[in-house]
Amino acid sequence: MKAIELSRLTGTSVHTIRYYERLGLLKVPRNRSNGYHEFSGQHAGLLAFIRRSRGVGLSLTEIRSFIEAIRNGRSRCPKVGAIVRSALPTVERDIAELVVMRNRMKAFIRTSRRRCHGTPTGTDVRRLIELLGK
Amino acid sequence: MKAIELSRLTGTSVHTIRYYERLGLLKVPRNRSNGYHEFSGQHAGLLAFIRRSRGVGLSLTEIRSFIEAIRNGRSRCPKVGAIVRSALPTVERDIAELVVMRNRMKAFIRTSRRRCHGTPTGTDVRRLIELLGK
DNA sequence: ATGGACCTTAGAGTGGCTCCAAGGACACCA
DNA sequence: TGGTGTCCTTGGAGCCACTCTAAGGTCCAT
Repeated sequence: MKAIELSRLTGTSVHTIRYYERLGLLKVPRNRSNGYHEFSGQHAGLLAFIRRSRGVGLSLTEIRSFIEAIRNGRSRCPKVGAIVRSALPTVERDIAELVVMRNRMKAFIRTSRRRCHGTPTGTDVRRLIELLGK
Repeated sequence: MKAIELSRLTGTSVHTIRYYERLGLLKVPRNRSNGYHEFSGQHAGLLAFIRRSRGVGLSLTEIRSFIEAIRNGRSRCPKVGAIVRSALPTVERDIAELVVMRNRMKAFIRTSRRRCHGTPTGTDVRRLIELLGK
């Protein structure tokens, strides 16, 4: 599989894939004749892992420490557990905050539609700031 | 109110507050004699608005366009509505993804505790990658 | 009047992408 | 065989949103 195929498969840009490779997160064999990368299903899995870990706020450095651990056959239990455990409250908070915000955004959209079609001089921005600014 | 008080009140670092001021998001009067900023409750509200808007993925440029609109007495209804509406699907997707991840992280923590206290040679990282890597 | 916590500025550094230029590879069509 | 177009490579620059540092000034309690 080449870069663009992996990109399409995982929804990650080729740029980002190459960036991860530069950082040593992805180690990819090359085609001898043309130097092209040859990605495998394993790489797709690892990339998905990276993206999901990023999604819950882990840093690339933390993620790399995981990946290096398995590459070295070590599976340093305490560190991994600690990192995941420490990331969890942030995720919980993010979810709660996002749910509140989603509801407010929906409410804003509902009422703004009404106003826009009714009185053209709505005070939308002010309402938005009021709604989101606590 | 001075910077550090606003910082504590809103949970935003003094650095970030100053950064927003540099960008023109916050306009703050100064004490004539010593040049110190004098933040008000209004600023706290605006700062909360900025942080929440950032939290749902709006860019500082978009946020600034809102703030400038109200400063100019304009409340450009279509632009505001469009931005909020376009941000909503992302928020929905983020929530869904985070909920899935939270459950997986919890599952990982539960089983990793068991293993660590039982067999000391657990393959934690590998399990984590398997769990998160789809 | 001294220490420490605060303030100011300009500017540099960081993380995580994101993009660009310049050149090479390959597949297909004529 | 050449042309067109999409892909590949590298190194490096650019961008966003912070985040921090340096060097100096202010305020206030002991």
